[in-house]
Amino acid sequence: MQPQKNRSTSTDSGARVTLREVAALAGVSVTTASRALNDAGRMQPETRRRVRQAAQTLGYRPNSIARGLVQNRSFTLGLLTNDIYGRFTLPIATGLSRVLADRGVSVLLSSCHDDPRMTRLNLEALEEKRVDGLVIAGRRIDRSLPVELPRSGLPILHVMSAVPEGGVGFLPDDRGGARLATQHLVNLGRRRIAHLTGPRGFESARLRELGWRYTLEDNHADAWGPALFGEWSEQHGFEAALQMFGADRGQLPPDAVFCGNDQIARGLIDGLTRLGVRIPEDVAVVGFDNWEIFADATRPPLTTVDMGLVELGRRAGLGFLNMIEGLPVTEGVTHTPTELVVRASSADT
Amino acid sequence: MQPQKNRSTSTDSGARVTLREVAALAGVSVTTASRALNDAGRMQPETRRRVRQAAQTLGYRPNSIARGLVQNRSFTLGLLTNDIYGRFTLPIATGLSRVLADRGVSVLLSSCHDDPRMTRLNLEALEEKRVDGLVIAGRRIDRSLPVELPRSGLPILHVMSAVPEGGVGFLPDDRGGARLATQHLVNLGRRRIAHLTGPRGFESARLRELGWRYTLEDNHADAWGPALFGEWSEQHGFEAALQMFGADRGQLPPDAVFCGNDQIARGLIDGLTRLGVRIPEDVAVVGFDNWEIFADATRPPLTTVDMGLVELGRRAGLGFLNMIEGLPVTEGVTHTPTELVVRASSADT
DNA sequence: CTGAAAGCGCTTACAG
DNA sequence: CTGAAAGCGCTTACAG
Repeated sequence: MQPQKNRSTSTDSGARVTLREVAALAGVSVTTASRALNDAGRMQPETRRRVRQAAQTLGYRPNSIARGLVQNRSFTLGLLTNDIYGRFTLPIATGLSRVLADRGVSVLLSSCHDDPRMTRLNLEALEEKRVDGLVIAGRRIDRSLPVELPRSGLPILHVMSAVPEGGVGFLPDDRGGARLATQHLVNLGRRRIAHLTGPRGFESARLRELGWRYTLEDNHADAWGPALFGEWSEQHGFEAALQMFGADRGQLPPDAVFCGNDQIARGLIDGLTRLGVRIPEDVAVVGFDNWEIFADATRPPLTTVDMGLVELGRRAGLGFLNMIEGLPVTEGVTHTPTELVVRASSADT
Repeated sequence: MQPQKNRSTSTDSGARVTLREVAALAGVSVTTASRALNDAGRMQPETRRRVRQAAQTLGYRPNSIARGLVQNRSFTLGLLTNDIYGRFTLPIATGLSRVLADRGVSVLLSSCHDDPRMTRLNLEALEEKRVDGLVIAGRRIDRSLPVELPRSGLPILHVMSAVPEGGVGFLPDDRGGARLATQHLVNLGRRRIAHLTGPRGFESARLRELGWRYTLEDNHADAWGPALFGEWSEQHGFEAALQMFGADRGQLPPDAVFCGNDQIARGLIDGLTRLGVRIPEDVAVVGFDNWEIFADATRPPLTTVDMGLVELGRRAGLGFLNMIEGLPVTEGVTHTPTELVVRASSADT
């Protein structure tokens, strides 16, 4: 008779069913219905069962807005980012969601493009939505977003960006990642390990350089020259290939290069290939980022350090949950682990 | 005396100020205060001014949760996506935000990774949050996400994914983009224009091929052979270079190649360069996507079609606003315009 | 033009 | 163990 009514059981057209209707069907008060569904208080198991059953039958879905009003929460986390391409932010958001979803918390995405006006607008919107907390996500660990932080008391986490004095933040362990990469090359028996990376002005470049240098020291190995800082670009890698292998430099060329990111590694590999240098036989190459679009496209595929951004997001999510529950949370910066992904560019030869 | 009180004027610590306090300070009722701030009803300008002033003074920020409860809205749009890297989704989200921000609507990001269980969980969370609408964003235009759509009445928009019967969706104009690219090459005087693209199973590959073919027909020009379908990979482009230029094929090689995406174009250019073919002198190359990480890295930089995803997001956002206001909205698929970005790989020679 | 009152859908002391 | 009542912070008919 009403064809639009007998749709799927889980989706009913028209007005939403309320707790009051569930209570009516179960023959209890709204109070009891609420408690039954929230596992709160003592209660006859049978009553609880009946309420659950009623909710199920009606396809009840609690209105988190109403709940939010009384609990003064929105079950929502604001993610403010200036990462336009989402290269860093999306994996982090994935990690966040993964721990927050079970707790009913969703992520409000706010992308501010480094525009102060837009940032302020976005922040106001997040405030009006009464987000339960804020994650500020950047693209580099030594810069902060142009944000005037909102009222105190709101949990705020910084990821992939500078962490202000007294704040709490999560950053990938750049130095540790560089150590993994370098140690891997040492273990392969390489003895002339060069480092080719981004601008010295980037803290992550400096940290990776430190990891490389210290690991060599730990192994009583010499570095192949000083690190070559430059652009985070293929071009930089490409030109470095010529520089390292092209002319006669009166010194043996490196037998391994640890690159500060995958783009540089890609350029290097292209340059080496053009020079007829074999990878990994003559030179092993390791990158940083595990950006698959690059790591899989190089010939041979690229060994590289994965920053573990999903895991970083998970940690941040757990930190957030602790903060909103008033549990202690590690102040300052927490460095989350990186992982070496071994591919053919550093195969054992 | 209370150093923590005299912080910035826009941020006050502690409990939020409510409309009631604003009303009190302005010496009006809550009703009037509400109307004053919402520009609703007739009102003595002076009263309105006073209320505004009071709100300003107190740093009042309306609680959108309370408002949502009475208006049965959340001022929130759910963005459900299976695009893990966010390559398509992030620009779309940017476009969405750009039109929605002014209307106080924020975007709830829900990334479901093609996992039906996760998708259902995410969808439930969005339902409980009472999103005002849903944007379902995919990675390819001929597939739909594994979603069981929620209750009718909720505005739903499909972008970058299959649009179900009777639904409303926004897709980039693949065919139009291919036409732009091909016409550009024709206008440059190229007469042997090849097409190198992704798998035939992808509708976007088929549409781009059509755009190429029809444009040649319109110009009474012959195609250089049939389109070469293959992977969406650099590898495919690289190998095609050898195929087209390597062996003696008893036919002139193409003087232009329109590639189905930037990765293929990148591979092709690498292959051609290795063969000593000059770009653009011997062959002009055009890509598709305007993925800058590729388009700027090729030597020379790549002319390519930009899908206009930010604009697509804007259109979808406007469609959503119309839907929630009960205004008419174009049913079926709307194709949004693409744009040719000319760089050196197709420079006039 | 302005205000008192009801109500949105929940949760949560407070009684019984 | 269960329920009646108050209240979260707004908006919105309805009166004046």
